[in-house]
Amino acid sequence: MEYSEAKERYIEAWGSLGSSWGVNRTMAQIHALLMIATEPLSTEEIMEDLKISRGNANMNIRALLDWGLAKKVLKPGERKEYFATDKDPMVLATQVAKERKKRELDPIIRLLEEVSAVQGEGKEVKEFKKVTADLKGFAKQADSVINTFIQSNSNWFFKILGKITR
Amino acid sequence: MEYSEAKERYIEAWGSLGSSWGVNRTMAQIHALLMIATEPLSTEEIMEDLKISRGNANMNIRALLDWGLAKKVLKPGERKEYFATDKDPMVLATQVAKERKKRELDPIIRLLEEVSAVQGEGKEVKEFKKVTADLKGFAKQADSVINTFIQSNSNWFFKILGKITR
DNA sequence: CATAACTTTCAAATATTATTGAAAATTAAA
DNA sequence: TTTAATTTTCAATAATATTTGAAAGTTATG
Repeated sequence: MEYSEAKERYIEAWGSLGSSWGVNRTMAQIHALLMIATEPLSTEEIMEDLKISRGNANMNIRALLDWGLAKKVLKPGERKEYFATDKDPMVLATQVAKERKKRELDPIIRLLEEVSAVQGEGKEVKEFKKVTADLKGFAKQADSVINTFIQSNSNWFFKILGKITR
Repeated sequence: MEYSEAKERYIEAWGSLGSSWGVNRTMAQIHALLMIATEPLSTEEIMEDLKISRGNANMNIRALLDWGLAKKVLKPGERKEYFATDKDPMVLATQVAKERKKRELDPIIRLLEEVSAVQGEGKEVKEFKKVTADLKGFAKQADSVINTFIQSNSNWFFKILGKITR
């Protein structure tokens, strides 16, 4: 396969994968581009490569910075901003886990805390309490696992992989 | 909190959570409803409770069946179809993991297999090969973990939780 | 300060995705 | 077979999300 074709397919796939991971298509594509870049890229270069507008590029670069998935790189003597990403997949996974936990798991646990304390004695209410309490318990276990994952170094994953498959 | 308020908030939250987990809002809301139902529900009951059209209800019930997140229940002597879901959060998690693996992880691994075999010797090509190979390796490890998770019984989660937090 | 380089904003335009509802299809019972 | 209950389909519509691009904002430099 030609490099240009491979690159195109990889960026497109990463983009659609991104959508199902809570980051929008363009954001994921910019990330994909930074992953394979041999040096930091400027907004202009990103615009050109992905054929997107300045506004779009700017917005999504900000979002990547916000998610901790890209960082600003300043070249000495240059005014323009360049961007780069950490290329270790584990760092990526950790960062995504951290952000999604904050944006999704934490709020749902808080909500389940609230609604599982509902008043009443009827059959429906009892079932509701049981189900939401079970979900809350599960969500908290998931939270523990994710916290452990986030806090530990990049060998963690492979260490437990060893343990559980032994 | 009143039951009606708690129920509303829970269904709304589950719906928006769903979006970020690859299932659409209505699909997640129907699932939420089935989770707290004390008996199987008909399409009519779902339409009424969530105030959605027949077409919408039907489509999303099919999608839930397709994801393995709901099952048909036939009441003897009745023609109408009823639907129910497994209420164990672990069963839910397993099912979602299984489907998302099939829909997302498996395809991306296949793509990475292909594109990491790109031809060429330049700096860009070398970097591309390295990055995509790393991603592929990571994706395969993730695949192992998920497979173990899917195959094992519901105690698995707590067992490894014990191991890794020890 | 004035200018130019660069970044950010945001209202309007587009594109994408979800929803409706009525008609068509299916199926069970009469 | 006919009828009626039920489910499915799908084109039209509505809702949501993304993208554009030009104007406004910012900041370094002469």
